[in-house]
Amino acid sequence: MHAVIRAIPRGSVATYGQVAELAGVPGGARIAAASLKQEVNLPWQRVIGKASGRRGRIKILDPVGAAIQRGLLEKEGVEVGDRGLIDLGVYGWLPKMKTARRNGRVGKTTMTRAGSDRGASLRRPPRSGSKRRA
DNA sequence: CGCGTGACTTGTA
DNA sequence: TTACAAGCCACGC
Repeated sequence: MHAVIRAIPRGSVATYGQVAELAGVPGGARIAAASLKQEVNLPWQRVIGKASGRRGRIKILDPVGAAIQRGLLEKEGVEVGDRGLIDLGVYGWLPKMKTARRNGRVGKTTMTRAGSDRGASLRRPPRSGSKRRA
């Protein structure tokens, strides 16, 4: 796990799920996060959450930690949005996949749902009109 | 149609 | 049991 994280090249970022899978723990995104929290000396800054398609989103709840991470990433040359959005299609770490064209979309053929969290299976009751709010 | 945020679900510590 | 450095999905813009 740590080896995988440390393998992330400077200027690139990876999602917790991706790191976890590469470490041999599918769906172990939370495990990866926990490991990063426990072990220091790791470039946890390069490990981010995930949003839509090729966009990464900092899921860090701690505003201070998130700010630090953002600063470090920017220093490495990674563009971080104000909301913590990072373009994985450009800065996303591409381990062994050779066919993946960073210049566009990530070759999901090799990755195939790195996250695979069942997060969304039986949710979303008929919310009348608005998406949230009751 | 594409990107972004919001909200729900799951797992570990 | 609760909290969290996550993830997916659906809706909004």
